[in-house]
Amino acid sequence: MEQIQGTKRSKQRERIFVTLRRTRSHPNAEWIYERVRHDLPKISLGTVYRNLHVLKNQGKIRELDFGEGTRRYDAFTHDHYHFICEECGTVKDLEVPTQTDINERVKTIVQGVVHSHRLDYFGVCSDCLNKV
Amino acid sequence: MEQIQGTKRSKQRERIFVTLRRTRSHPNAEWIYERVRHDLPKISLGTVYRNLHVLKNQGKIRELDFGEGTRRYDAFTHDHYHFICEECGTVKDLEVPTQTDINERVKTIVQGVVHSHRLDYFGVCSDCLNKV
DNA sequence: ATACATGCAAATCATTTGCGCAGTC
DNA sequence: GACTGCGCAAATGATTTGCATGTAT
Repeated sequence: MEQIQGTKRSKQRERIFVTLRRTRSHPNAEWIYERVRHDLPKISLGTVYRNLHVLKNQGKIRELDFGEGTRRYDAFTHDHYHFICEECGTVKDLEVPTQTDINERVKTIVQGVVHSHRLDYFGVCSDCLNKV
Repeated sequence: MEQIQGTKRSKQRERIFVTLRRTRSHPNAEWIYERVRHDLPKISLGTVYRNLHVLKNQGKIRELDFGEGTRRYDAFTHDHYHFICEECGTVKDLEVPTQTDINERVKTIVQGVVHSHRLDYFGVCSDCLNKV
């Protein structure tokens, strides 16, 4: 049961990961911090950030940045796209089949290797539409 | 010759816009600041940031965020996608025909309005491939 | 004249980091 | 025991903002 790259287990990291798994809200570090604090009152925000990096490097979570000034995190299980509401900032997962062939399409233009792509949709969600 | 929304002309803003127009490098505020400083030595970084916001709100430039911790700017003339090299961070414009119909595809899922989408490709550029 | 823009410096805010101690293997 | 992770607090770095003054209309 060797572990990846000298990484040791820790309660903090596990709670952070589980917390992220259990939400669909793509939260930021602060939100996760407040959440995990219920179980581990002494945890620090720095630890949250450090572990988010570790989890990201392990490929267990994804870091999202929509240019709001704060980064969001996502415990994804499979590739998917996002829809961002321009009114309320909510991020929704889109269960659209992702097209891997879309990478091939630009390979010739780029003249390099294309690993992945990211597709974000912007608009106004149904909740915000109904508010008006 | 009324101007949009009580915005007055300024040398600083014009230089910033022209500078951005003349590069394909998707620079950040700091880079623009250093560049514009050649012509306007007394300009301040704060002014650069303020004007980038103005230009963005006027729809003349676009703000990009690839989660590097700094925002990049792009004086786009038409919609296009981006390729980001994971090695050197270079951003390249992709002259691929953008698919507007791609918005329609998710409209039913989102149950809201879809204004636009953004498609970023990640990989390794030809320069970095050759370096190895 | 009046509103908008600037330069400067200080403030803010998210994120990172150094350090001495604690937990895991 | 050696190494990794933690909490705390201080540091960093990008971006924002208050203010007195300058500029465009």
